[in-house]
Amino acid sequence: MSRAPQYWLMKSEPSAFSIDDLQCAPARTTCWDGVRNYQARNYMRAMRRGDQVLLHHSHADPPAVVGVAEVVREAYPDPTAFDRKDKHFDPKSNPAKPTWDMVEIRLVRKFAHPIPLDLLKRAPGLTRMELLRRGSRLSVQPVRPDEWKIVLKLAQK
DNA sequence: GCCAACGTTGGC
DNA sequence: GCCAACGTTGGC
Repeated sequence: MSRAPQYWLMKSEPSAFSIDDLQCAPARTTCWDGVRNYQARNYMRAMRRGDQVLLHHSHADPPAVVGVAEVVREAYPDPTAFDRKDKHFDPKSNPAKPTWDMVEIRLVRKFAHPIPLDLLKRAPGLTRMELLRRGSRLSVQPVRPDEWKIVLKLAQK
């Protein structure tokens, strides 16, 4: 018996990787490499197949939640940590005992209308949302079920 | 482009 | 173990 799906949010800068890139990817699937923050990594390790993920565009105009993806592969070592040429190369990470993991996600749907950050800020019930916390920079974060429901409802308008 | 908030690093 | 310096994130 598998547990109920959990909810998450992942950020990307669309100039680096956008929801359109995901839509064009083979099987609309991508590995989420390059995360180099311990808390974000730990959240990825807690993800299970079937968990649902909000996709957020940061450094965008406007910053917005743009769609939904689904976890299709659970955490495994991120090879870019060992690639000297990679922007996220980590010389301290040991391939025999990898520090950094990634997951694979598949696009579920792209919202017809992205939900801009300022709309989220004004929505009742989202004040505790990690994304909206002042100074929050976590690129992978949990979303509460009630928050998930509210956000998806906003996407329908 | 600015800058506040945050995480990490390293000297002590 | 403290904390200043530094690099990064991300809204504005």
